[in-house]
Amino acid sequence: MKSTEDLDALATHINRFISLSSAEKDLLSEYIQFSDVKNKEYLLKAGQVCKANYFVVKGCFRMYSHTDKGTEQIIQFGIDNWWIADYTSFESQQPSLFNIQSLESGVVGALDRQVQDSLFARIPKLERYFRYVLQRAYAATLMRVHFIFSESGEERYRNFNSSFPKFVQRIPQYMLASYLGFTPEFLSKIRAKKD
Amino acid sequence: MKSTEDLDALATHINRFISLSSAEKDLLSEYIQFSDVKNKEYLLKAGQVCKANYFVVKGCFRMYSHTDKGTEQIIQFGIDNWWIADYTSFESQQPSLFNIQSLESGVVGALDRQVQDSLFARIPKLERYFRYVLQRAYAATLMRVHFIFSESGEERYRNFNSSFPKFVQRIPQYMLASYLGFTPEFLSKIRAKKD
DNA sequence: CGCGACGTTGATTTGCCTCAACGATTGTGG
DNA sequence: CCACAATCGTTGAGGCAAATCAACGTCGCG
Repeated sequence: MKSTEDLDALATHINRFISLSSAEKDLLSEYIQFSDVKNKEYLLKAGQVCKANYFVVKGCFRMYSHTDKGTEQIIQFGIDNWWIADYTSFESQQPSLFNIQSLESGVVGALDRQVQDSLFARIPKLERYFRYVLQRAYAATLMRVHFIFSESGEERYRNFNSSFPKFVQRIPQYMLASYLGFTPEFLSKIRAKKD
Repeated sequence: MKSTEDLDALATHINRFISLSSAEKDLLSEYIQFSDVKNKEYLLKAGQVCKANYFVVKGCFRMYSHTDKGTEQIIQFGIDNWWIADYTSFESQQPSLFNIQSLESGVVGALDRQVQDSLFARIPKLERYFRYVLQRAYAATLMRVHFIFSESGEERYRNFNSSFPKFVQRIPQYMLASYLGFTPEFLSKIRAKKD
């Protein structure tokens, strides 16, 4: 049965931080809905409420917003073993400013806001797991701010490229340019220099 | 006794997210060390391990790094009712890349990494409190990335200024410029236009 | 008082954007 | 299986936002 594999992937990730018994793993499965996601499908659209926190079992997602001038700005990517959500909207259940879109066919596990609290009531140590997950995401985003301000566009591209060479091949260049904070034309010119 | 007030400030903040009994509050006080902090004092210096997570009872702090060119880059401010730490170093107990420095005389409560786990063992619902705190910090930092990329330097300054007018008066201009990602000269020129 | 930290102002330079035109590739319907 | 349109990447010319560099004014403080 397929969803067993998906649950295993999540349980494996959780076990990197806390230890989950197999009884707890069974319990967990009652609260997480796994589903296939097609390429270009949306988990969240701007204006909607972010109803769930999504664990990416397999696939690649982008969270993006629209600037005043109407262009798309990628705020965050989410790939295998990442959680992705607009936590502002998720927590307050107010409309989101962001879109979350699939860039490949994949699989996600959805933890619905509605049932999150009762899941935590049943398995309290998951609070610790999510604390770790959020702590790491927060720290990583602060590091990103550091690099945005301390490096030139070209340096950011080269460093990102050598840090995540396989990921770079998964996404179109114009999305990488958006994530790194410059235009696709500029990225093209960097690559033309030397690669 | 002074430290009672400090503990009250922390307990009040915690009670905005979860409810803490007075017995738990007493217990908490055994794990948090409050202390006065002088202007320009460091809670963390680059190269050191971040030994504690700090709750700012009163005061203003900056977390900053050094760019390759040796200039200081402010990554984050922390004021009253914020937690501040380099969570990467705090969690791994490896040397930090960041400095955390006081910008006013103030008071912080330190939750030492050494005792954090036993505190959570005694008061498990604090895991939830910190999950909320980190979730909000993470969401706020992603919003910051959105603004960095979607607005010009001048727009960022004007929006920040009208969102946090009192905070702007607390810090020197060159630090605000660093936080917003441009030079002090540029900030000076914006202000000269119209204010 | 004199020094150092902070802010201002102007001249010049530059990193990156904008706009426009043009390949290359992919997918889709006839 | 081809025609055609999208979509994506490339290239070049010109322009602008913000950096750099340097000089100077001002204030607070030892």
